[in-house]
Amino acid sequence: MGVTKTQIFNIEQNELAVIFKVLSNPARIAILQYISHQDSCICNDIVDEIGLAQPTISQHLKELKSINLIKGEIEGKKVCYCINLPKWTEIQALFNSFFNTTKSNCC
Amino acid sequence: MGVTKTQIFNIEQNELAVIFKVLSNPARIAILQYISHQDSCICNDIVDEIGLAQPTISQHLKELKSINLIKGEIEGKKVCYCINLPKWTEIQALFNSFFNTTKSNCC
DNA sequence: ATTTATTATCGTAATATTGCAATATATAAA
DNA sequence: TTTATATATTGCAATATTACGATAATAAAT
Repeated sequence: MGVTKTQIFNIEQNELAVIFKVLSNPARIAILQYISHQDSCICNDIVDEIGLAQPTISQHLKELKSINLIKGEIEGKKVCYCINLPKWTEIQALFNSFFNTTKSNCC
Repeated sequence: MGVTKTQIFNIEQNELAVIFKVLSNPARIAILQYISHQDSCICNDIVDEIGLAQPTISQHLKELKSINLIKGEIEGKKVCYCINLPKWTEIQALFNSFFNTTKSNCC
């Protein structure tokens, strides 16, 4: 197979899994860290910084965008990628809610 | 390819990615939630509850164990799986640290 | 209009993941 | 010791992911 049986899980479980999946690659972690620590956040800089080919970075950026973790503003021929702070905060809260409600009983 | 270039990223980035990857499947989310909300946490119950085949559940449990998120105590012919609370708390702190240090500048 | 620079998309190869049937292992009960 | 129960492992098919070369698309500069 290779396909996840999403239909047997609830919305919260699937949503959490999707977000975790987007974050489950060190390149995407590195991109997020790089974007957040730069004044100007431009794709080509990311390529130089991370050390993966430009199409690969572009694809990772697309995945980060797919859950609105980042947003890209077009500035001439460049695109300024930034972390989408409201979504970022929302996801952090979602994670904390998951961690806080999923540790209750324990041997 | 299909293989992640872990060698070009630092330990923190790879570690975060590995943890996120373990959590990036709705079945594993569901297992963690089920384990935490039961008094007795036994693998066979999980199979009945989740709706995936026993080998599939066993494999997911193995992945959760691979990062010490859960621990399994053998009780007769059953195994009592429980959330490993210290690790659970550690990961929550790691995530919060990541989220708090990665949102600084933003358009 | 042509060139240059930046980013996106397509196609593809290599590898990883998901899920399950079949089977193995281990322990308790009969 | 045989049988029943619970869990783990193996092997495999289907699909997903990662990475990149080639190429397209877009916009500024010449």
